[in-house]
Amino acid sequence: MNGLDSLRAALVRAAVQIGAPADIAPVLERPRDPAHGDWATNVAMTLAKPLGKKPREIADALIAALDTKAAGVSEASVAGPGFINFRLSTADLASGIARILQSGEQWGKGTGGNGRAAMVEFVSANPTGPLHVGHGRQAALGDSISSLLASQGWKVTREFYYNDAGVQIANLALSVQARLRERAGDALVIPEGGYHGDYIREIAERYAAEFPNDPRGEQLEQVRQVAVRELRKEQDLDLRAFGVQFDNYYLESSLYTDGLVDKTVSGLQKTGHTFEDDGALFLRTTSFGDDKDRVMRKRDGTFTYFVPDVAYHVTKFERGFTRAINVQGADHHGTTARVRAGLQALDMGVPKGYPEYVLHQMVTVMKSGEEVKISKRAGSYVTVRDLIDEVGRDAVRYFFLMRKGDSQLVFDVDLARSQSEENPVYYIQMAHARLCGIFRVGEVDATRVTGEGLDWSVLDTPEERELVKALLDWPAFVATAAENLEPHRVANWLLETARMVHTWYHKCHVLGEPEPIMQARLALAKAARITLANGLGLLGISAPERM
RNA sequence: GCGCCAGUAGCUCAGUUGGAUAGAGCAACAGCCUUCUAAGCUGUGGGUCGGGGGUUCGAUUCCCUCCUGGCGCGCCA
Repeated sequence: MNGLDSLRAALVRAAVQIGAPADIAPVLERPRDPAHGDWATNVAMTLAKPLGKKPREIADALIAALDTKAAGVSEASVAGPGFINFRLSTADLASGIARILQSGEQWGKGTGGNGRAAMVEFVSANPTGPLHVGHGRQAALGDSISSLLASQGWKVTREFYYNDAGVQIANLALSVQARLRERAGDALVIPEGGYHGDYIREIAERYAAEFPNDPRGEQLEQVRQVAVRELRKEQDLDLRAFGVQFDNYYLESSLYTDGLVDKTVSGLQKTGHTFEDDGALFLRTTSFGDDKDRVMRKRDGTFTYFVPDVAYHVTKFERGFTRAINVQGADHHGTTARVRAGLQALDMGVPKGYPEYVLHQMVTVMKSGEEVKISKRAGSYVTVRDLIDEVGRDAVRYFFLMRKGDSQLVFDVDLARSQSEENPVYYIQMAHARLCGIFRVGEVDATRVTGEGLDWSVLDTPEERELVKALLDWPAFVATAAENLEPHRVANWLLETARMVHTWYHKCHVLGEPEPIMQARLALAKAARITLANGLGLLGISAPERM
């Protein structure tokens, strides 16, 4: 039982004494304003109606009935409309640091996932070009969401779905063929819906070098294979540069070769939710919340992308993933209802909200005050690798994660590359490096700072109390971020906590202070360093020891 | 027309799931380096939380409605 639980229990006992029902669960929260104490509860206000008394009267009665010693608080007072504010002694508050030091890299981990399997699918770019900034946002989000879930005890698989079948791949092959023909002396004719970028020309060069006997790319299937292979290689390099590792790549083409597409269609026909109209096969997705019925098999006999999509998600369910989370651009949001509808129509026990979607809005890249246009087809291009080369992996990660996915993101290249106070990622890393510097300069072996036998009451400056509270809140904070699949919460938390660290660093000197103070502050410094490092780790950002 | 998302300080955005006087960074102004990193710290000013209703002890947060912007609404993926 930690301190908060005993406070809550004591509060319930007091409430029952004054006539409240025993099943209340008082909400305790950190007041925004430190002058309001270390914890606060609104329980008196929620009891006003059932008890028929004024909130402040109830609060007074509660405090009178409260066993403050058992609750672990040094002071309780009524404030505002009926809040009860609690204050802890500095020693009680700061002794929590020992838990951080004991936990180390485990600090912030939770057990809510309970070892169940979750899949996070992200990036899933068509192999028709390099990864652009939108994929970058997905890569950062997906990787961090995976880490968040893993931190809460989920067994996470990161998967990349490879759309290596379909019309766009055919266009890719034709585009490379067009460049090959240009190269062989023909006029350049890029097909309708084809790709214009320079990378197409590079692939043509490689093909020509590899197959000198086919200079015009007549062997279209062979051209396709080379193009997909080369682009996969490029995308792998992009991902490696970004530090993202997938556990599995799932090929769309395998859904056809393994017969899963046909199986899905016959399964849907069997459950009776399909119908034919005008030579095409439809799924009655409107029965499952979609706003119109969807074509499964076109009049020309081929399937729409929606069918392999459903087949793919069937495999996720059958592979035993309790949760499937898809990270995608908001332009795909139209597909969410129909994939879910397809799974429901199969009537195989898939939960209604399966899969879950994390959709993110567009990214605009600003440079020198101007928007850099992204257009794959037109060939002007901002790739993930461009960004990483220009501003570094850590900054790219942070910038993609610092905004809520629902917000459009402006990526300011000049800000991201500036190594100054304006740049949040350097600010946070600097806080970490400074804490390391204390141990380095003081020649203190950090492994020997265990938090045992210290006088915690010396950490009683306002800066120290606030920092300690923030650090102790970290596990609850990670749990919330994981629950909401929102890494930006971690990014913002780190920025705020880094600010507290910098303030504390200036206000509270460590080395050369009297022994009890120095030892307690070393423990605090180490606890802050651990927490910052763990937080940066969840975002995939390095925690440098010096800068 | 319908659906999803957004609208908070001059700019870019948070807001701990309905709490107390709505926050941060940048930009502006004024200060701080013989002591652990000035890539830093301290202070000042800045608001009709898009508008209007409603729900209640209490709303930036929940509901309704309107306005503005983005995305989607294909037998493309």
